[in-house]
Amino acid sequence: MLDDRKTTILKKVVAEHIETGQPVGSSHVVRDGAIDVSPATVRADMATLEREGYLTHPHTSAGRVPTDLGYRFFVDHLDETSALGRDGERRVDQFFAAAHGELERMLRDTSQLLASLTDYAAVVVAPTHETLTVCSVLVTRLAEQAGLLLVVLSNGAIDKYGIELAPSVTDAVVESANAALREQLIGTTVGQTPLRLPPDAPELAALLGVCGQAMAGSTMARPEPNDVYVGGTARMAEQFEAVNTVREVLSILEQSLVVVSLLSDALTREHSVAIGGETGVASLAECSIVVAPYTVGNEVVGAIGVLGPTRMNYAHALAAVAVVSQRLGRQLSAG
Amino acid sequence: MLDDRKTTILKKVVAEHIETGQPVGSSHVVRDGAIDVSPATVRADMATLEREGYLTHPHTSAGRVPTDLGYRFFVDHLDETSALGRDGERRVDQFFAAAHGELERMLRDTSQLLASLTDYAAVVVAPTHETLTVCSVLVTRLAEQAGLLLVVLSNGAIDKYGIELAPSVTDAVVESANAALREQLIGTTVGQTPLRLPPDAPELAALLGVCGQAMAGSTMARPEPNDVYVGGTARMAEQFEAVNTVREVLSILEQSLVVVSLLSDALTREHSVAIGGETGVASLAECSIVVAPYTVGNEVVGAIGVLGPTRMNYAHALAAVAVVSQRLGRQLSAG
DNA sequence: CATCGGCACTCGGTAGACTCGAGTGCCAAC
DNA sequence: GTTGGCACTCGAGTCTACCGAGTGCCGATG
Repeated sequence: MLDDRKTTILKKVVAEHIETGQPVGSSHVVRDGAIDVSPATVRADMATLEREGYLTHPHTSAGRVPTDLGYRFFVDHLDETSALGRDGERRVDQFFAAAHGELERMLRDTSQLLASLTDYAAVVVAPTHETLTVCSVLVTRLAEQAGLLLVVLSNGAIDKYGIELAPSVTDAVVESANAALREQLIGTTVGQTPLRLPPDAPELAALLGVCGQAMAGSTMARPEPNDVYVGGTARMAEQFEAVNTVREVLSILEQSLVVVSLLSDALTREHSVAIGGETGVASLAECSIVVAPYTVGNEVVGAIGVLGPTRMNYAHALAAVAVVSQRLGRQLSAG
Repeated sequence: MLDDRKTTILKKVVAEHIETGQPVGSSHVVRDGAIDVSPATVRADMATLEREGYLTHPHTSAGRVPTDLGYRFFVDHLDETSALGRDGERRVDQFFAAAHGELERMLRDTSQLLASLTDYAAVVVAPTHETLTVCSVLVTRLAEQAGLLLVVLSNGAIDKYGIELAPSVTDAVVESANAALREQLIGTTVGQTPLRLPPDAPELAALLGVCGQAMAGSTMARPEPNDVYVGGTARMAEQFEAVNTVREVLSILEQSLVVVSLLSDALTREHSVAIGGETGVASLAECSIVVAPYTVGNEVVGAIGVLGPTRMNYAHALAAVAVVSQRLGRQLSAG
């Protein structure tokens, strides 16, 4: 529906506005000679583009600024492929080469890496457990009536569940529960196997029941707030002139649940980019989100993303997110 | 050295500047009749206070603004005791009444509570382990040559250490290591007991050695970055007009190690308040930190704190930090 | 001798007037 | 369809003047 020249003009306006942050006028579009028409013609086209909803006017006699729809068009028609650059590639390589065992730490550092690659805030959602197998299980007594159930997964993650111990539960019962859990769960995929309860030992059966409930209940409540790692929030401070915007964005980033749902919403879109209003959160009207899932063995287990202003460098962010998510997946598969 | 009236004037200047953020003039000080002298006299006194280093001048013909020393005097001579208020007390009560088992979650929520009580950023440093006993130990294999060592502590916290498994380590060896660790460590205070290595089983001894090293090494490296919980960072956005200040402060808050050392530095001071330059971090020249330790059984195990602008409400922050730290300690003792 | 009223002076902030420049939209001409 | 020309708009910057909240100093006073 947009002819060739209008497309070029629109792209140019968006690109330049991303670069400068200023409204773009007709003469700027024409300046570098890529389009061989006069400013007047460009003006006419820009008026059309505005009527179609791709551009706006802050006020008469200012240049044009892209709308969410304009950015959307721009992103859907990006031609530059991978723009991460020599230096960025190397940093990602080094990072994952040096990455050591501990999962939480690695995910946290990954969010920092992504933030420093893109200069925006970065989010890493920890891998879900569906495809992981149980390496080890442990029930232990903390206090008179309080216990802790630990499930160690094959990627080194640990699920922990606080449980209540009935007064009748002796240490011997805890010990047999451990044996039973080990026998029944180790090697299985998490959350798949319902626990068999021994008919002849009521205390043991009760304890196992509590454990089973704890695990099931918590799987419902996923994702846990501590499964999200946000890095580079400080960078948001410079991206917006209005203090209030900064405050609102930061406060969104503090709410893990919102962040997770943002990412998973965005994952369902083509191109994995949510622009301004597309995020579905009013406070993020001036922000865009770029996400990518990461996989272990062809299975999507988590997502990483970048949160920046709508006028962000999409090509670069997409490249960074793509590279990091791919490497992260590989790393997790290898571990 | 400061006579009575100068003291009153200084306090009044600081209090008013905290409230309004504006430089305070001589007539403001006199306005409410608490000091029965003329503005001219106040001016003379303020000039003295300036010579002594308690106040400054943004420029001639502006009112006075407190220096770090002025704030210091103000804080050291606070007369209002506890200013948390009915409502705040109730919220703290409710919070700790509703607090449930899981440690990490509770600490994270505590930082949010403190932030919302004070309207500044809040920091909670997780309890150290010195006084805790080991409830359970577990070594498990994750992959061919990777394992995980878990130590469950009496407060529900979990220490985890990634370890390397030599190719010679069979599952049977892992099993005996588990038995040995359980036997030797359960019930002991963490980090106190050196592991006895069996002379007759070289593989087992080697594995136990690796475990011992992991635990010792990590105790050195304490505090771990994930032992710090920062809440309410969004609130910092409004506290400073200069974007750059906001950026710098946020970036400090992202560096867990710096945050921890800030808190422990501040803990050594009287009154547990570090003002501006006293923090020792250049980027925090316009910030103050209010901290309080929390204890379990008369032993200091951690600290909580609040980070705000130098012109923060010290009375309120001190009260909030005191109340929350006390309740947190009690909660941890009870669990 | 501390306190006070008076006075000259300083300086930031606000408001108004003016200009400049980068834009636009429209129109008539090619 | 494209273009150059033209009138118009509006934000941003500059300059000016002025106001008001301050200060510092000085001489007077109890």
